Amino acid sequence: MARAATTSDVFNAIAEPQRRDLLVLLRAGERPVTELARELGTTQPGASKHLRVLREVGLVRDRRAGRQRLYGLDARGLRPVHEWTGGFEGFWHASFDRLDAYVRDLEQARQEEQR
Amino acid sequence: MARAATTSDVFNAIAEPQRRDLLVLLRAGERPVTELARELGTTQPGASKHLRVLREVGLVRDRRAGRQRLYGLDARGLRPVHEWTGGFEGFWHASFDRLDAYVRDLEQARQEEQR
DNA sequence: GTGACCCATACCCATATGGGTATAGGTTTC
DNA sequence: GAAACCTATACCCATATGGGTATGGGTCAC
Repeated sequence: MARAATTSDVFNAIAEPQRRDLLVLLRAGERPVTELARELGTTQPGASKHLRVLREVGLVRDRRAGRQRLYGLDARGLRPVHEWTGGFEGFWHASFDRLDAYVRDLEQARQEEQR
Repeated sequence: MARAATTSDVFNAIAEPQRRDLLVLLRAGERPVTELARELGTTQPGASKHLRVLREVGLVRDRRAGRQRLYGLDARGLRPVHEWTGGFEGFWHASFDRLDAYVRDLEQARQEEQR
């Protein structure tokens, strides 16, 4: 068991820098694989494999166009990630020292609850 | 080469479900390792290793307290993730069909630019 | 000091991963 | 139909990963 949740997990899909780069590139519109590979500075099979992961989690869609295949962005899957991290927003808005005090207060309250 | 950017990468740190769970648990305040392991339903060494990853990317801090070690949240590192995904917000707000048209327009404009 | 307790690390294992090369399928062009 | 082109997949390899058990260091209670 090398990694519990492997495929079909958006968090895992965007953990890989090249895949993030692909998503950014696709913000500008649909692109064929070869072009993406060139912009990424990698090989065509390399790009294809990353695109496959992105496709499997639904972050990109592909469309046949003649002898090339155009990949397009479908960023809806990023929304849960945005929302999950947003759940911590209150914790980075406060200065860390204040945050630390806040956390200690919570902890103390929690412990008193248990008594 | 199993994974290009391994450690010291927040995206990778939160790719693992148990680590995300740890962060959520720590929102309620500092906790000792054993308690975290119990709540996670895993072993103590398992929790320790995940906490180490989180510590290395700066998402948690640890503090010795007697014979136990309290881990606390430092969510500031999640901000870049939130902002990165936020860069795609315009793409999930539109309906996908509209988005598709939008992307095609962009693509067309880009190609015309190149002429 | 001895025992109980908490935790990090050392190993070991099975597997997933990313990268590269070779190749086969499908499409267009001539 | 042959050649050129684009892309996906099949392999192979080195390595990172997560999980588990064993263990050692540090601390507290007595």
